[in-house]
Formats: sequence, C-alpha cells, structure tokens
Amino acid sequence: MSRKASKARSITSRDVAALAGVSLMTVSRTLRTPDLVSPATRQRVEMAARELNYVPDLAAGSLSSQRSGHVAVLLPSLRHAGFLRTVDGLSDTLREHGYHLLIGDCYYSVEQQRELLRMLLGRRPEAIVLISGLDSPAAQELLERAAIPVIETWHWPDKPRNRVVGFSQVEVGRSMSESLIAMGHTRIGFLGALGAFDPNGEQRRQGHLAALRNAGLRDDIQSSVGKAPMAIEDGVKGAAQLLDRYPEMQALACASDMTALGVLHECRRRAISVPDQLAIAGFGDFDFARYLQPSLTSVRLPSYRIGQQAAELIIATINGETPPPPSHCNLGFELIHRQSTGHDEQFEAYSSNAPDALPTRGVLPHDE
Amino acid sequence: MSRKASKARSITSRDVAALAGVSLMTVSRTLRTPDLVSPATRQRVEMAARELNYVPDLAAGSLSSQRSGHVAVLLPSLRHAGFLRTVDGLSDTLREHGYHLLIGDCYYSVEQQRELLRMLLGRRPEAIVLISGLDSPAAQELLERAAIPVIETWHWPDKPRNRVVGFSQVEVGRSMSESLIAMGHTRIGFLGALGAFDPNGEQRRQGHLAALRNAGLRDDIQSSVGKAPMAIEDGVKGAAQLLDRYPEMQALACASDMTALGVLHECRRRAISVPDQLAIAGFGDFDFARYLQPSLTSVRLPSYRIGQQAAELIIATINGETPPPPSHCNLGFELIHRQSTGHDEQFEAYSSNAPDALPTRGVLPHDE
DNA sequence: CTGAAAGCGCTTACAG
DNA sequence: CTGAAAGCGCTTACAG
Repeated sequence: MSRKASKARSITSRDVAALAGVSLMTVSRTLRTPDLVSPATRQRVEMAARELNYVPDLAAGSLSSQRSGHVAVLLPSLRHAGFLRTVDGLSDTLREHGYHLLIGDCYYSVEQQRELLRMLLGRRPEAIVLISGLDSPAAQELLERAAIPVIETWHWPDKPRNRVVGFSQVEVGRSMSESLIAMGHTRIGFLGALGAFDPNGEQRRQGHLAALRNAGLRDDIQSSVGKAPMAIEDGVKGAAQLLDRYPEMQALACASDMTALGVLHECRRRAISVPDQLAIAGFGDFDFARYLQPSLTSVRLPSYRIGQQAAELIIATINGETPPPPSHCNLGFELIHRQSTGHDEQFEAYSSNAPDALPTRGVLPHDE
Repeated sequence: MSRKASKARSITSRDVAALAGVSLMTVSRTLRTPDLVSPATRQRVEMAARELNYVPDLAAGSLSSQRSGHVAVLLPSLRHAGFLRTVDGLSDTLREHGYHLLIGDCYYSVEQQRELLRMLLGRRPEAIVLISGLDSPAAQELLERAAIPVIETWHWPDKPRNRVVGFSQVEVGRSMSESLIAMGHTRIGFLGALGAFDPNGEQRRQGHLAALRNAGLRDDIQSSVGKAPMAIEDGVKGAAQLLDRYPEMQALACASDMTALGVLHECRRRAISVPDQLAIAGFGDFDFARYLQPSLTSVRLPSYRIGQQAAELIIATINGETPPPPSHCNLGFELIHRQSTGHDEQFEAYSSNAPDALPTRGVLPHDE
C-alpha cells in the first residue's frame, strides 16, 4: 500500500538503479564493494548516483546490515575543554575507520545520563565510551543488557567492570599536594565542589587529603563551592571564604583552572601576593593557564590521547583482533609548575607513572 | 531466510509483544499513543517492556515513519565557546520537543564540511542548522536537493538564501572600531586571520575598515596571523609583528578574546601599558575576559539565544504553524567596555540595533 | 558479474 | 480497543 508522499521524497537506490539500468542490489554493491562489479556497470551506477545526488539512507542501511556504524560517547559536559579534546580524539580516530560518533551531553545530571543512555542505545551503537563512569544503577543495567563493549575513561576505578583508558584522579590530587608539601608548605587548602557535585574533583580531594595526612599536616582548610563544571565565580567565592577563615593558608589546590583563575582574581582584589603569600594550583592546564599573571601551575591531562586510544581499543574489539590491546590503560598526567607556585618561567614537569602508556608514543607526550 | 545471529540479539517489540500476550502493533501503540490503548493492556505492555529493558530501535522507527526525529547542526568547530553555547541552545530546545541534535564538527575545513554534510544528510535530518553558512557550492547543492528547512546562524547575509537567526559580523567590527574612534584613537589596528582563514573574522575586519575610512583614518595597521579557531599564541605573534612595525599604534581590535589575551601577554612582556599606551578589544566575551588583568573589553554575543531561536523556528516550520515566526532574525550583540580600553570597573554597554529580537524576551538580555 | 527473494524492526492506514 | 498486511530503503546470502 502506498503512503502519501508528505513531502519531496528523497532519492533512493531504486531511482539510481532505474537511471543506471541495473538492479537495486547492483547499486548497493557498487557503493559498498565496487571491486565485485564490472567496470562498465560501476561507471554507469556511479554516474547515475552523482547525477541524482544520491545520498544513501544510513538508517535503512544500518537496519538491514545490523551494524549501525556508530559509537556513542556519554559525557558530563561539552563545556569542558578536556572532555571536548577527548571527543576530538574519539571522533578523529573513529572516522578514520568509518565509524561515526554520537555525542550525549549529560549536563552533569544523573537523570539526563540515564535518559540519554536510553536514547543513544536506541540508535544501536556498536560500542559506548563513558567519560567518568556511570552514576546510576539503572544506567548500568541498561548498559549490561545492551551487551556492547564499554570503555570508561578519565578515571581509574579500583575494581573496573569495563575496559578503562584513563588516569587516576586520586593520584592527581595526591601528587599535586605532595608537590606543594615538598615546597615547604604546611597549611594547604583545597577548593572545589564536594561529593556528587563534582565526582572527579571529589576524588582529587581524597588524594589531596591522603597526602596531607601522610605528611602529618592539618587537613581542615577546605571550601566547598559550586558544582561541576566549575566556574570562575566559584573560585572567587571560595577564595573569599577561605581567606577570611584561614588567613594562615599558604597554598591552595583548586578543582580546576577556572576556579584557580577566580582565586587569582580575589587575591589581586585583596592585594595578596601570589605565590609569596599564597601558592595556587589549578587542574586541566587550560589554554589560558600559562598566559595568566602570574602564570598558573596546573595539571596537564592526556585528553586527546584518551579519546584516540579508546577509539583504537573499540576498533580492535569490533574487528575481533587477537591479541587485543590491553584493556586497562593508564595514561597518567603531568604536573606543570609555573609562577603561581613560585617556579618562575622555568617549567618543571613531574609525571605520574603511566605503566600502560603505549611505548611507541613515548612517555606522556604533550597533548597537542 | 534467517540470518546468523552474530551476537546477542537485542530485545525487539516482538519480544515485548510475546511477553505481554499482545500483537506487535499494540506494543507500538502503547509506546507512542498510550491513550488509544485500554488501561489493562497498556499496563501489561509497559510491564513487559520494563521487564525486558526494551529500548526501541530508533533507526527502524525512523525508517518506518519516515520521520527521523532529528535535526543536524554543521559548525566550524566545537572548540569555540560561542558555537558550543549555540549547540546547547539548540539541543535544549529541540529536546523539549522530542527532537535530537546531530552535531557535525567541520574543523574549519571546507572538505570536511561537504563530507560531513553528506553523512548527516544520510541520517535524513528534518532540518539543518548552519553555524556561519556554507562554503562550497557542492555543499549548497546537496542541501538544496535535500529539500529540508535550512537555518543559517552567526552571520547576516546581504541576500539570504535561507532563514537566518544571527547578527551582523560586519556591524560588530564597525561598532567596535567606531567606539575606539569615539575614544579619540586615530591609529587603530586589527589583528586576525585573513579571508578564508577565518571567514567571520574577515567580515569583522571589513566592518573595522569601513569605520576607519568613514572617519578618514588610516587603515593600514593590520596583521594577519593564524587561522580560526584563533589561538592565544596567534595573538602573541601578531602583537609582536604589529608592535615592531607600528609603534605608533594606539588601539587594537582583535579577532577573538583568545588573540586579545595573547596581545596582553606580549604587551606585558614589553612593558607596554594597557590601556594607556595601547587599548585592546577582543571578541566573544569569553568567561575569562572580565577576570584578566586588565579586564578585557569585548563583544558579547547572543550565542545561546541563537540556538534557542533557531530551534523554535525549526519546530514551528515542521509543525506547519501559521503564521510562522519571522524567518530572519537579527539578535544583535553588545559591546562590553572594560579596563583594556580604559573603562575602569564601570561597564559601558553599547548595543547594536536588533530589530527582529523577540520583544517578549526584552532587548538583548545577557546570554546566560 | 548480476538479480530475485527475504528480511532488518518498526509504523501506518485499514478492518474488524 | 486490537490485529493482519504492507511497506520504509537498504543488505545479505543464495542462485544463476
């Protein structure tokens, strides 16, 4: 039974077949496996397709072949330079292999995450990448039923349920604070959102606290402001609170470069000299970090590499390659010391150990 | 003929129907138009669906209904805070109406744009949003054949071929430079990438030149560096060139806040005082602009609103609403004067006229 | 090297 | 309120 053509019907393979004077499946074959078609036929089909500006319906193709040709990524926020770089890495690498990336931005919301996951699963992705893990059991269950490869990134779980390509947020927090301790600071604060307001930041805070306790230092200098993604204004507010309450504070580890910028601003307003009176460290090594005054000490992350490597792992898994690459890959991170912690112009880099980093790429190359 | 089940087959509506003891289309009906199903049946189907964690195959649904349920956006780069906000606006608004957004990141490449467009068209979007227009005739032709609504954004073409929701880049350039002229500057430069290296920036440069010529001022102080998206380092390099070559320069309009930050950095390095020796203006009003030292004069754009309004226009068009909302909508922009042009702490806002802005939302609200 | 048939998982009229 | 049939635009074996 024929449907009402509600609008200009698009060109189908049938139209191309008619124009080229061949059957429907010869068109399909020409487009997918041109080598199995005689040169003459191929040329006629290709001309017809070009003539009609034929664009195959990918949904129909997926349905028929039972291969959607795409991979989904679920992330807390697109407004986060680091996550965006991971998306770039994924997208670039997947494209090389003929896959497309579906992007699901959860806006840091657990409900959004579950709903988005359902939606993405409705498109039958062949694999899914999680930036920072899954927060709800319902989402976890959905994923298990989907029975597709899952790659977790941007963290380093103790007991991973899926493949992981990431780094340890706890280690980042610990390393940075250990390094502040090594500079001789004893009264070190942390500024960030607590717990569920910034799950990754919370882990860094735990690492920070561990470092302090390990060194026998006080660990009460904390301010909880805002929620991820952290804004500059959160840094301004948090700094005001901390400076009022703990005037003895010597150094401050911030949950992100954004908050750190807010802290710098508040220090300037109060005429507190950085780093002399207060040393400041951020996280993420944003573009602007080294151009601030003073330039900002931060943590550089393998954001692009994470995406790239996750994509490679996916491709290898889909292709059933044996032996598959290691399923758990710790790419590490780098501490970049700059003026805000007293390292004038001279960059001192400290790298965490990244045992699984692919040797061919060298250890912790700059992520650009 | 049955296919080999290559992997764990996913749950289909047939499985749900079997479990609920109803026919296939009753499942479909329950999910789509629950009101047309008896409460008892509905409940059984819903339970069965939940029990099996049924996630409908959206590709199959689209194919069958001939409505993909998504809208595509083609943009020059996701690494651009403003474009990202437009994506947010689109995504939020479309989601409210049950549509999903397909994101196509062209990486500022014409070839990528054409290829991406083909790919996106293969998913049969019901409308397409262009951030900054289409660069190749081939792409334009593809789009015309697709016969779907097209909305152009982030610019203001003289002779629009499609609907437009945007603002005039030329006017931005003109306004900023007119405002620098009004401050008494006579030797004003422009720093940005030329021509195709940054099509939008090029338009602002044209506006800048028009303002200078209009005032009878010299227009030779220019530096062409980098390509979009502009990096801080481009600003550093461009500033070095300009300062060497035109030591008499009094003010500099930059293609973006990123370049402006680079210029600030170079000025600091050379001990050139801003704004006393050189006034600096950026573009985009990035988060960090007001927190720099000196705070940066910039141009605030209705980025989120553009996305929101484009989405509303799309929904109205798809629903065939009459009268449709105006198809050409100029949302204007705001100049934000800060310390880098000598407006200490006091914000002076100059708005372009935005005749088509929806009155209900007030004129040029802050884009947050 | 090419084509007729069956099918992917849904939805849309149309009957009942 | 519910179901049998046809079809969306492709691809996949299988014949020839």
